[in-house]
Amino acid sequence: MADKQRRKPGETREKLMNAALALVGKGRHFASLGIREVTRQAGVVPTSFYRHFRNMDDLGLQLVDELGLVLRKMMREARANVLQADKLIDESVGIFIAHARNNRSFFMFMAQGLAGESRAVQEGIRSEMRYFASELANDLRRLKLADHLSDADLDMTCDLVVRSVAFSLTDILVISPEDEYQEEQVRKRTARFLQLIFVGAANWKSHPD
Amino acid sequence: MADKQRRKPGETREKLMNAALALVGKGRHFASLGIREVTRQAGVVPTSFYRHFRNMDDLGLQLVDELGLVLRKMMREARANVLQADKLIDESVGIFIAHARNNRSFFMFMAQGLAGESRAVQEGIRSEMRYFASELANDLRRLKLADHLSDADLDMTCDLVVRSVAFSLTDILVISPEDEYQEEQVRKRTARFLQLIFVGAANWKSHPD
DNA sequence: CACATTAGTGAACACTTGTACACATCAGTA
DNA sequence: TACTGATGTGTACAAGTGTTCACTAATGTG
Repeated sequence: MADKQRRKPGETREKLMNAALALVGKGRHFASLGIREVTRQAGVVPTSFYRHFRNMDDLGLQLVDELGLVLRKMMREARANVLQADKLIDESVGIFIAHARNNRSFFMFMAQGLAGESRAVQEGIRSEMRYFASELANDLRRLKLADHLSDADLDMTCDLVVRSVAFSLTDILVISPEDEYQEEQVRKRTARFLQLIFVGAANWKSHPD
Repeated sequence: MADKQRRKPGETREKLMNAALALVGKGRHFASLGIREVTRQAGVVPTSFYRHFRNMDDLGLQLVDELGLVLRKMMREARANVLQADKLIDESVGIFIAHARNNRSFFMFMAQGLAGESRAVQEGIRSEMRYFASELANDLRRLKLADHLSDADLDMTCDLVVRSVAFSLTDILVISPEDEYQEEQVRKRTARFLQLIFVGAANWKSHPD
């Protein structure tokens, strides 16, 4: 019988999650993946799937958790690299796009999941986005960049920022990963969106007409 | 044999498209639908499918075309009802949400398709959004509401507006259709997003800091 | 070391899937 | 009226599906 030693605990589990991501990265939609297909891609017998997941939705949920880690890592990097306020937007967008490029499948999964089949996955991703927006609000508060805004207005602004960046995912993910020119276009456009939003925030309620 | 008379030309075609939409409306993802499933829902024998579509992607493309009609109808209604500039945002968002409610399945299909499996459907929906944004820019130009903006900046603003509204789809479509309170919340939040964007546009390049 | 638990395997099941084929019935046209 | 093409139906089949079962090797704990 083919060697059965599980070298590390949770190795197969990881193989299955990576297999699902790989298929998503190849253009498949997560909702259309089947258990057999994923196990085949992972090089594992179909039965093994059930040792780690109850069904595909369950696997999706666990992918959302890992997605959370990726996002937090991205946030940490942004906090470490964005030192001057005037470069804040360009730097952040740059970091975001770099991560989207390096974790293409993950971000594809995220974009798919927002309107996906599983309500739980949907809610998980929305929750990640809310968390991200609230952390962004905290940062801006800490940097004293939005003192004139009420908490609610700052939250709204950050919500809109996160949504706009998230929507840019659909821009990045349709262009080929090597097409640096198009990537640069998306980068510029996303940055201008954020500038527009921040100009709005800066003048919010002060010159609302 | 069951009666075979096709009462109207293209009746089965319509039945199949409606069946796919109905399944999407029930929470299924378009990418996970199969030919047999759709024909079953339509009350039609599987073979009939091939008389009208080459495969599910083809059906999706034709749905995008119909989606275009829905969007244009919405745009017409907005143009007819939005008479005063100061009510522009609230009225438009209201009309959008009303249409999203009345064509729930269609808009679900749209939200799904943005990160869907078929590149062609994806491009079709993005194209509809671009058209929508450019029409919005024309309207604003005509109403002299954005004279201080360059064409490029106005286009960017409208692009961001359309994206923000489109993203609100994911908010509307997760709440139950009867939950009027939550719907009102989404309505308010979307309107505030747009206000923020327009404040940004109004101050764009005039007081950018 | 003995033993319970975990994580792997292969065979089998009942069912669904996409697609092909031959055939039937309608609508329109020459 | 006879023909033609479009649209509908039923049957068939090979391939793929999710899931269960009994079995086995490795791991960690007493």
